[in-house]
Amino acid sequence: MQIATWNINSLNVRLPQVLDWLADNPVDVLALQELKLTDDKFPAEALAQAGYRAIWFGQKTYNGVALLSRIDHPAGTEVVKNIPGFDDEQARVVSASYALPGGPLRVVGAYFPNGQAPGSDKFAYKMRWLDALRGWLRDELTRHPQLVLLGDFNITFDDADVWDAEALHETIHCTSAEREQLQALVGLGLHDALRLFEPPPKSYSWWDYRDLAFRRNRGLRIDHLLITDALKQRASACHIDRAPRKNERPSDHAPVVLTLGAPQ
DNA sequence: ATGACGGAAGTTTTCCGA
Repeated sequence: MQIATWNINSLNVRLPQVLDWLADNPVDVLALQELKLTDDKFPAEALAQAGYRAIWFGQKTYNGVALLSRIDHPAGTEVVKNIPGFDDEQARVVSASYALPGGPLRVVGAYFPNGQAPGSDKFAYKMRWLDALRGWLRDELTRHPQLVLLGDFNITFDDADVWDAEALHETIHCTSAEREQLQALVGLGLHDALRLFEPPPKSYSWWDYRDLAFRRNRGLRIDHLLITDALKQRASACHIDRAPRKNERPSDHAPVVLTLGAPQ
């Protein structure tokens, strides 16, 4: 059983890469971020032919999220779009429950706000959004013992997630305020799946398109899977797949993949 | 200090991302 997340920076552009990647990596559930398309343009047909169902929540130009699941599993249920009680024009969260081998799995796929710069209006929105997400998740966690929150968090856990921590000290994705928010999510009873498996140093999930950043491994780890205790018990591996970043016209993000075994 | 790269909108230039 594998669950993955990937910010694909335009599904219009990246659909062939998503299909190629799924052919090589037939994960059970894949959360996508930055669709950058309206719902009527979502390529449900092409994904179905590749063996995947989808639940999508898009908008024009920006944002947009989806959950893909293999067609041999029952479709997702209890679908929720965005954060209940938090009025938001931006399509950033899609959640669903999947009846999978190993028991019911609640999947919350999210594209966290970028935040632009500390002190900006967008930063304030990011903080409000994070407050709302945490409040809602606290409630979700009481109902769903097997829950994964995954996506593009746009936050580094600490300096180990940053290629040049000195230069990027207290800049966006690296501020104390953002990291405290991320720790507050962990404090709800979640675990950073990648760090359960002692990833190699300089494990990043995003690299700037500029300055040959990928080739130089100048990146950030901002794409995460946070899992509950029950899922931690089942987790057997987690890795960042850098291969798609080597494609022609790649996304700036790499997929992160979690492997789960059967419950004890 | 700035822009660098890439996508979208859409029309020549701007906004946004991270």
